[in-house]
Amino acid sequence: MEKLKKARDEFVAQWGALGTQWGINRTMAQIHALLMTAPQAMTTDEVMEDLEISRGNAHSNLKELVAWGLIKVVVKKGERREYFEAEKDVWQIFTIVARERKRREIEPALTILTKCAEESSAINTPEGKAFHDQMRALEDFVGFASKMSDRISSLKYGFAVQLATKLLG
Amino acid sequence: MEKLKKARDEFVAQWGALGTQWGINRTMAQIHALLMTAPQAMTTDEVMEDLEISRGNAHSNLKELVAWGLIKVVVKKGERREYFEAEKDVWQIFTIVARERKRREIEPALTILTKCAEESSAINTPEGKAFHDQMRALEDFVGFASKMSDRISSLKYGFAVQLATKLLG
DNA sequence: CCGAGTTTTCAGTATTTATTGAAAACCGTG
DNA sequence: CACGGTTTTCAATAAATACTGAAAACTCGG
Repeated sequence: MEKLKKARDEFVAQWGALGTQWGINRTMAQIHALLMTAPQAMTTDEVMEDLEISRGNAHSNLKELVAWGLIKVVVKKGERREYFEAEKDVWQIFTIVARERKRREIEPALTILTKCAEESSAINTPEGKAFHDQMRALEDFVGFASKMSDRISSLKYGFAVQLATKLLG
Repeated sequence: MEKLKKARDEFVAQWGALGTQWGINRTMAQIHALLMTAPQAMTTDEVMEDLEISRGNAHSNLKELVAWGLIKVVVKKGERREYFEAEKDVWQIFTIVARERKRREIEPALTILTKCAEESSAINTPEGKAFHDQMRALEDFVGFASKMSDRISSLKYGFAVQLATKLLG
């Protein structure tokens, strides 16, 4: 049925557009969308053809997705080329993205804040104290967020929903 | 004391670098860092001078930060020019960023997913059903995340910490 | 309604990031 | 170890994004 192809193309295109908002590149988001909705694992050539992109582009974004852990390489018996297959479980996807964002966004921030708090601890002017306090407040909060992120990610989906329901109720 | 200026410059520079990781532009992150650690509200000219950037750049990023709600315009009696002042409370900053990200990232995703789920609901092939199910699973999860984001943002900081402590303990 | 002070706009430019395409490296098999 | 199939690299190019600087628009006291 052609309707499916159209719906899927729409999803891929829109998800790609969304990706740019998210700060990840369009192609990577498109490939992810494509593979998340693929009935079987796909080869690089199939991805290239489907999205009408170059080999280099397909290659680097597939590898990037593998690095994130959002897709996996699968090898088929008697076949030389690699197939790629996406993680489809939404909770898994969420925890992968959460972990990666923590690594890229939260941890570097914490490093900076700790350093700035440390370096300003001995400044004795009122303004120095205010700066130090602000750094400390930010450091505490970001550290807290970091721990929370870990804890939530390590929950089983069912338990997370239960917990959330309590909060939402 | 010069030590403070150095520490603050470092913070501004590093926070700016971090901003690019976050998908917001360097200047906007720098201005935010500068104002978060400013003893008093600052004018456009002070920001320009401090960061060595053009008026246009300072202007547009200040306005963007105002649009986010991360800084406010303050007018002083008998003064014509505008001063800018950052929200300094970390929980406030967090809720503002969470709200904005929800608006920019979660809501558009939900719109797309709802549309794709709807459009694929009547496809009767096994593959069509699989696609539809995947869209529904994503839609449910993103909708759930959206609600959670609202609830958490609406909590008072103390209560959020309490709740989190239960989770962490 | 004039003019000094201030904010806003925006065309041109610079910088950063993404993509192509072809060559090089790799790899298992005969 | 040569060959066809495949993956990987990367210099060149294109596209997207950010920044400048100067002109235009706005604002308010006189």
